[in-house]
Amino acid sequence: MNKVNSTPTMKDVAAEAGVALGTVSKVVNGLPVGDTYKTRVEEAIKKLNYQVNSYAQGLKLQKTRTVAFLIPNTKEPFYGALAYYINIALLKRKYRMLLCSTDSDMGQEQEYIKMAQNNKVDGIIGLTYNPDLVIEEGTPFVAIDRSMGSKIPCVASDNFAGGQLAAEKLADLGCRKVAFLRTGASLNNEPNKRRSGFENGCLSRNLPYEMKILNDGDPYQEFDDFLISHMKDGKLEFDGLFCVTDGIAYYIMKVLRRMKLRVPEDVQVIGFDGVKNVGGDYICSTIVQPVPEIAEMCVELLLQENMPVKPPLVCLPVTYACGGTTLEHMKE
Amino acid sequence: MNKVNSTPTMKDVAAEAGVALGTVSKVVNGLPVGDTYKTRVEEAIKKLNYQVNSYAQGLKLQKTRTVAFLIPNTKEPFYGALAYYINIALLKRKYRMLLCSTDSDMGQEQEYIKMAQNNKVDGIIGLTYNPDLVIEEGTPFVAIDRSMGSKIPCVASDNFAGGQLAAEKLADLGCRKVAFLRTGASLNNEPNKRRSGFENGCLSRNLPYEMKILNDGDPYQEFDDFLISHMKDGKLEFDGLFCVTDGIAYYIMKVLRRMKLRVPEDVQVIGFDGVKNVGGDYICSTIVQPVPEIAEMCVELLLQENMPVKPPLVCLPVTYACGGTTLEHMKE
DNA sequence: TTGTATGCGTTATCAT
DNA sequence: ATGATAACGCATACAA
Repeated sequence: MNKVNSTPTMKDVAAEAGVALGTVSKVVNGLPVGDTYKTRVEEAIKKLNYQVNSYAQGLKLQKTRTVAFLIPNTKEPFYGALAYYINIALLKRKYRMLLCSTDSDMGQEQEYIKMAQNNKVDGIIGLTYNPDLVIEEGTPFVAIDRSMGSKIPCVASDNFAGGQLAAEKLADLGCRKVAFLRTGASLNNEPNKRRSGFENGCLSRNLPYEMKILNDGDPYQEFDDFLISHMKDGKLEFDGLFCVTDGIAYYIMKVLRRMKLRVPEDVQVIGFDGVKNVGGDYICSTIVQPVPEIAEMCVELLLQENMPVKPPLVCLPVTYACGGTTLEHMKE
Repeated sequence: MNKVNSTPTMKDVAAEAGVALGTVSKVVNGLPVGDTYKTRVEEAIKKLNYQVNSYAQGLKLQKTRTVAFLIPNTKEPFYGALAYYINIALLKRKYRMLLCSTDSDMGQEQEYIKMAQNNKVDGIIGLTYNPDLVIEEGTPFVAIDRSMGSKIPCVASDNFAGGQLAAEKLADLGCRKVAFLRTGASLNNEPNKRRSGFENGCLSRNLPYEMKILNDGDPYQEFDDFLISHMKDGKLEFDGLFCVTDGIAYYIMKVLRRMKLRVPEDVQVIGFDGVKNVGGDYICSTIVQPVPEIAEMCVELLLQENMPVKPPLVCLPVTYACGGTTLEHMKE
């Protein structure tokens, strides 16, 4: 009796082709098999529309060709883009991707990691801002944008270079005094590198600068106060602002508008991320993170088997893009 | 000899607790077990940090607690939001989600569907604009925004009501003559409902209207020509525009700006989708699709086992949101 | 109530 | 080169 209405198994294929089970397995996996047998098996496969059951295969091989991707969400465009490019990079290597939206909730994150721990997935790529996650050795893990201990490779944009680039651009564009605006003082160290790079750039160009760094939980409104306190005779002391993210830049631009200051005529603004609005325009002039390259690098690092020692930190080059909040036409 | 450096199995737990394999299984699955045995097993589980192997379980049960989500990408905010909310809805039910970015490529889409066909996932939720996909009966499938035959439930926004709402809003806001702008005449039938609803609303309010419907592949620029041809004495004939998506609305607003027409003073614009920009603002006044509700409904429909007959089409209510491209302050 | 044994669909190790 | 068979980790029908 044929099992009716069920997906065919190797056994069915073997019966159909009149060969042994093992032979079918060999054909499927490309192992040497006699030509006549091979074609017979292939025909049976086509006829029954057979496809390997990846769960049985995973059980046997202790390999699932699946990786989990931990991300706070996919609503924000930077995260969404990352998810997309990692998905594509995995697909290219015939790996599936389990999407794990964590809402940055540590419980969720730890849960997902536990899942992977027990050979349910072959590895994890994670963007998490939680410093206390426990990742047992033996679980392939690649972190994005945040170092998670020396055992775990981290791939990130070259934040330092990005900060420096922002400073140099502002200098090139004629700024005389600038400021750096950022939130989340304690959140993680990558924005710190943006700051360091920015300072470095300002110093090398003799560009005077100030900083306003908000602590976690501080309301954005403190930026307003900061800017207002730097008004002199109806003019802002700064003619250039570097914001640690495009999101902050967007907020700042709203504040500036309320203050009747024009962007970029009165004050030029550069953000960070390279996020695009609907319509494909940049929100602001910005340091663009190389999202596709980050994705590709993560996957490569995770799946590369015979890499004796994995690099602890990989920094990928950023680029500058004009988004209409800087005065490109004046110079260069 | 204990297997070293390997994840513990039920057998290990049974040995540790000094009970039989089956007993462990029962404890894990909440079946009745003697109290002393139960605690002993639970302790062993904790001690060994045991967790069931979902691949073995899936093989045994022919259930993987995994669903595949087909979506063109997660870069566009509407898609990204959908992916996020579906992920959350599945998580709530202890289901995992396989993200399948298809780039709207039919080959990819069909590949993913084939994967599901062979009991590798328990079901599929798909947003695809491809009319020719073959989905064998027996594969639980829920479509988003596009009807795929009577056997497959489709959940969508109430596009007709949305179109009608847009017309009524424009009428309420004082418009005297309006136009409907849309692309992709042949793409699928949902935008058609937006049109029908819009017409219906205009007629019921005695609001004169015109349409400009682009064929697939036509450049957006035809919209420019359409608008320009409706200029009279430096004024646009229309004082209200309904665009089939927020993306189109965004494009149109750029065109209007070039034509020296002010939004919303000279012409009011309403889009469709409810997409938000970075910063959380709407791009334009818009008909908002209920993304979280769509996600929840898809999951519910897909996983509901004992539903005798699944509804072929579920329309979820849309809402209107002001996004600064309409003159709300004038009326109401 | 608890233990035993079988099979889910594969792969891999053997004989043949 | 090909075929039989054990094992992967689990759930369950059945025996104790």
